[in-house]
Amino acid sequence: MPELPEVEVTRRGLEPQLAGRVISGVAVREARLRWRIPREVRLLAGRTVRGIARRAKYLLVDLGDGHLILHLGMSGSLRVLAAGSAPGKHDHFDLELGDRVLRLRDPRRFGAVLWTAAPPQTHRLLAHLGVEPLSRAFNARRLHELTRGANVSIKQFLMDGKRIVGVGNIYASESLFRAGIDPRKASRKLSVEEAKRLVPAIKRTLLAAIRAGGSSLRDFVGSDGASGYFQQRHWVYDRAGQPCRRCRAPIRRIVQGQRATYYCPSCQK
DNA sequence: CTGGTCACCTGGAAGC
DNA sequence: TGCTTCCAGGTGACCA
Repeated sequence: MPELPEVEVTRRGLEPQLAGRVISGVAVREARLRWRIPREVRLLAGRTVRGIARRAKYLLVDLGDGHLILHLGMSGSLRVLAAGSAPGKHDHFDLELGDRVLRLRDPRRFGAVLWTAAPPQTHRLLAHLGVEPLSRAFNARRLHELTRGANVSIKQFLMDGKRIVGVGNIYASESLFRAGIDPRKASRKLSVEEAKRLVPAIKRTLLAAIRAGGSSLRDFVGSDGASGYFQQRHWVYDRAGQPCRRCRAPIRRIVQGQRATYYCPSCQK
């Protein structure tokens, strides 16, 4: 569920609530997530939360002598609740912080809770990640270089975390609509002009979603426990058969790399 | 190294 | 109403 904007909104919501607080305990109700929650995680009591960073869709909780690595997978969400709040069916993990608790809910269990004592960027899951789309390093020249020789469609290219991180299935379709580029276009054929449209389209799409508090899909719950993020209007995502908001042509749904892609056949060439 | 496919897991919606 | 099938925001593992 969560793409980069949801993870970033979660990070911004969590950090002021957790920074400076001391871990008083850990509860693991279901250790079998994407990977089994390692034993070190159960032994974190006494450490202080220094801050929370984000790399791609990973949240990195700085505990001084190491980092707790959190990933929300397809259906994960994090909330901060009062200590003692009764856990629900899919509430697998708690980080207890005195009078409050950071709780991970993840029905599909594709998420992860890991620990690393080494610099997190050297962790095997993070070491080979691509460029952050909201960074200055991600510009038209860089995108154009990256696409040279890439033998996949531009939609699949955008979703490949070894090239660009954080652009998931919703925002890949949305960004390509904004840039007026056909999602089936071969990456290697992306022109400099198209790269110059696509980079700001991606940045604007992600920033708009962050500003909106994350695109509100069903099971995303804000870190403060408030439900009901503003439902963003998508240009094309999940709008198969409905009229394009720009030209009224019916939005088309295709499958690329086993994932649904939505686009306007008239606006995107 | 690249690209294509599968796997992991649960729940909601649609179809019969 | 109840059963079956399909689909879903991610991404590592494996294969040719």
